[in-house]
This record gives sequence, structure tokens and C-alpha cells, in this order.
Amino acid sequence: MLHVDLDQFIAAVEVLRRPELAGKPLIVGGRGDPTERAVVSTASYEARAFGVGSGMPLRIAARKVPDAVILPVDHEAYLEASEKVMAVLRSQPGTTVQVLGWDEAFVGVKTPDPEAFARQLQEAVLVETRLHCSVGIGDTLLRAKVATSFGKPAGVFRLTEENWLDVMGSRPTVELWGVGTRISRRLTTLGIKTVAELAAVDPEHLVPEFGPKMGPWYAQLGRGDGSRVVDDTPWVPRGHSRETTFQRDLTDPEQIGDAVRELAARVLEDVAAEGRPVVGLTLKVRYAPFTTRTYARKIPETSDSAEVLARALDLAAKIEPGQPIRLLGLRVEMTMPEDSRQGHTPTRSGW
DNA sequence: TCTGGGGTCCTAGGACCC
DNA sequence: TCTGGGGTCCTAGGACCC
Repeated sequence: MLHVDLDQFIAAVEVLRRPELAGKPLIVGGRGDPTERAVVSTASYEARAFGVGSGMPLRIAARKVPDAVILPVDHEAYLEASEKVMAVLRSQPGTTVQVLGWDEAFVGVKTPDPEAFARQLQEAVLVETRLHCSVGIGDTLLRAKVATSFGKPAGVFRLTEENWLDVMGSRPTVELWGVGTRISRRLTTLGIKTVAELAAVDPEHLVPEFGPKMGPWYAQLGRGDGSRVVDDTPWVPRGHSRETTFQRDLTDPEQIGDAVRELAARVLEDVAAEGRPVVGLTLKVRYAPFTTRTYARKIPETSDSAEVLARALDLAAKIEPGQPIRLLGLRVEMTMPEDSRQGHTPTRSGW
């Protein structure tokens, strides 16, 4: 199977419609205003050379690259470009396409020469969309995904059971898809620093630290093992949410009620489009600067927006007053028909 | 005046039931 | 010198991904 990942996707889309930006340090994030609270969505390779990366506060990024062109995020434009790319992948004979995000997808295909197929795929995407992509080839989804990073930019790389440990064995566990800085640090305290060390560990050895599912799952990641199935079953969302970071911290309870109403209205638009009933609510509150509280409630199944809004306001009434609030988020959970949930989701155990 | 917004899944602990 | 043991549900929090 293959994993396809567009190179600096968002920046590349922006350069397509503004060719004069080619070769310049380009940063896309928030509303394009570095004095606001926002983070970098994507930086071009020229900006990355200054140490700017996605997730970095826009303010800091602007300080690092004074000459950078800073643009606002334009979701519609990226979605449109993304759909064109995915259409190209699906149009190739014999492919199954599992979309992972705007700029990446797994592609399942039977072919005697995966490298040649990958090159052909890159060419097709380039001709149809003028966008470059990197391709990973692997015998599991995880190996294909990890392989892509060795192909960047615009290259192809293959990882299989044969070369997995040769290539990945001496690397830190944080380079695995599914291991972040926190888990990597906890593994280190168990004496496991590299992928090879993780691959060699008895899965049961990780259960006391990480639990019955995650422990064995991390051991599996170390071996590069996992699902070999590209699944193109349409996605069924479990819920929808909206969050907003206030440019100035909120203190007034009335403002908080207004903010919840506003968020609820936006989430309920998405829910209405799904036409499924609501069964739960979660309210996330980030107090300045960084402590987060969540308030969650199951609610009696309902499709009535007014009912959901009333329940959301009930939850909001539980917010502890007095502390400045920086962020509010509202998530609405929806019912999931039991059978539709089976098998088509990239659950952790399935990767 | 450092920290987005939209998702998914797992775990721990308490409540409650038999 | 009382308070088992197993199961499920719910809430809160943590971790990861793009």
C-alpha cells in the first residue's frame, strides 16, 4: 500500500494563486495578523529554514522571520485543492483511497512495481493539480506512512518488514506515528529510547504503565506492525465541535453565556446537516493561561436544537466563575449506528 | 502579549447494581 | 476488628493526529 502526502500543502496552494510568492518565506496562520492569538498552520520551506514550524505561535514566527509573507488561513481553497488531489488518486485504475486529512491519503493497489506506480501517481497529481507530493510504500499502513517522511520532498521511499529496523531501529520512538513527546518520555523512563528497543519489548511489559490496550499497541508500533487494509468506507463523524480563543480573556458570566450560544449555533448547523440525534455534550474551558477543565454530560437523545442549546447552557452554568477564560469549546456527540461503526474507522488497534 | 481548531480513542475512578 | 466481587455506566482528563 502507498501513503501519499502533499509537500507543504497549504503554502503550495497559496503560491499557485500568487506565483510571485514562489521562493519567499511564507507563513499561513490565523487571520494573517501576527499581533493576534493564533498559530502557524504551515510554513514554506524557506520559512522553515528560520526555525518556523506548524503549531508555533504566529507572533513568535513573525519575530523569527521579519521578512515573511503572512497569509490568513483559507479553508475553502485548501478543501477544493484537496478534493482535486483525492479525485486524481481515485481515478487511477485499481486504487482504493482512504483520506486522512486535507493533504494525505492511503492508496491501496495491487501492482508488481510499486515504485513505478508511485512515480506515475506523483506525475498524475502534478499534471492535474500542479502540486508536488511524496509517496511512502509499505507492507503495513504504519510503514507506508512513516516511509513518506523519508521521501520528502517529491520522492518515493519503501519500508517493509525487511528494512524496518535497519532504517528506523536507531531512531527515537517519537518518530513513530502515534507516539508523541509525552509517551516517548514515559517510554524513556522504562529504559526504552529507540524504535529497536520498543520493538524488542514484551508487550505485556508495557501494560502496567500504559494499560491493556495502549501498552501492546505501542509495542506493535515499534515493530512497524499493524493493519494492511486500506479502507475507503465513508467516514461517519462521532460528533462535532467548535472552539474559539478570545483575543481578550473573558471574565463576565454574561459574555460566557453569549459565547456558548454562539458556539452552539455553529455546531448545531453541522449536526443538522448530519440529521442525526444528539446524545452528549462536552464543554471545554481553558482558563488563562493554560489550565483546562471539561464538563461533560450525557443527555437524553434529541434532535431538537432548542433542547440541545438549553442543555449546553445548563452545563455552562457549572463553569467556575472568577477566573479569566481564554478559550471555550463545545462538542456535541451524536448517535452512531452500532453496525456502521464496525470496521471502517482507523481505530488505534486497527492501524 | 506564547499556546488554533477540528477530530479520535483510551484510562482511571466513582457510582450504582446484583 | 463490618464493608466481597464483578459488571456497567458516566465523567474527567490525557494523548495523539492533521
